[in-house]
Amino acid sequence: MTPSDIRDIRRSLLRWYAVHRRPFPWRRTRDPYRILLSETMLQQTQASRAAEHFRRWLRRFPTVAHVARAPQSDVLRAWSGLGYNSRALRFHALARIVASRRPVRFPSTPEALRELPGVGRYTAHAVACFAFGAAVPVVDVNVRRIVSRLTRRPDRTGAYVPEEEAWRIAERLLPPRRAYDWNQALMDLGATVCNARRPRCGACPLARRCPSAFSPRLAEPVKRTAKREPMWRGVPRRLHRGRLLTFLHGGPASAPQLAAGLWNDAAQKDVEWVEGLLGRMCAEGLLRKERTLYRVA
DNA sequence: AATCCGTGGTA
DNA sequence: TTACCAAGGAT
Repeated sequence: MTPSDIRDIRRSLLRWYAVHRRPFPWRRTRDPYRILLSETMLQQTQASRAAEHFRRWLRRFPTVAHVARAPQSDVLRAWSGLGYNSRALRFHALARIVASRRPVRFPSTPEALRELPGVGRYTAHAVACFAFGAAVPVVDVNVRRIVSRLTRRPDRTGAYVPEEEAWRIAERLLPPRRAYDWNQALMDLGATVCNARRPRCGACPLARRCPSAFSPRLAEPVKRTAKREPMWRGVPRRLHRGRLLTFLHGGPASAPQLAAGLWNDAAQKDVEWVEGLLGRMCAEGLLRKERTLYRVA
């Protein structure tokens, strides 16, 4: 891509964004707590669903101090419905770290943010940009897909460019003075136009500069995993874990009680399997065991 | 480096 | 119905 290509791409996408941007609540604040909360909720979660929880969460925990002084079980309960519960654990730990600083202040650089639990490369850059105005690129799956299609020949394989290369390309494309809007625009484009399954190249402001536009090659999803996830009685293990946590939000219970809640005809084999699950959830810090009773940690 | 972690929507 | 997908991070 020539400098002229890059200028045109920047202009085209920012113009598109001004018209098509989605009105999310986290786009109306620069408060680091709220930005970090939204980015945590958005990890592997569709924005529309995260938005529903975002408002409710802020009524329950208006500031980082509210999260920090709440018991972990309350934080987990407030998280229910979002999935990937370890995110709630890490966010709680993060809140306690930040709230114990004097003065209470969030780190503002990607390097410092990465030190926090649950904050990886993506989230660190996102918070640095969206809360603190840093001119840094952000690479999530949307951005990676877009830069892959934008820089790859259409006749090549449908695989995305490697992670590291995606960051380099994103860095090159980033307009330093419009970093916030640019990064938000890329993710909006990836979610609503340049999506994984059925890209709408006809509606894309970058189609003119995109070697993959209207190509059936990159229009297909990339790597698919051959491996099936572990099941028990026809249901994925994670779903059982989710149900167990939901049960336990109602109060402590024993393994046989919980197994009976999962299956009316629970056998000894099932109870043993549930024990194994509960043990692992204890090890992860989700649950605590007292004698025979399990409870939300 | 491959695998694990929830849930709801969609084709 | 099945399989895939969605603003990742930790191990």
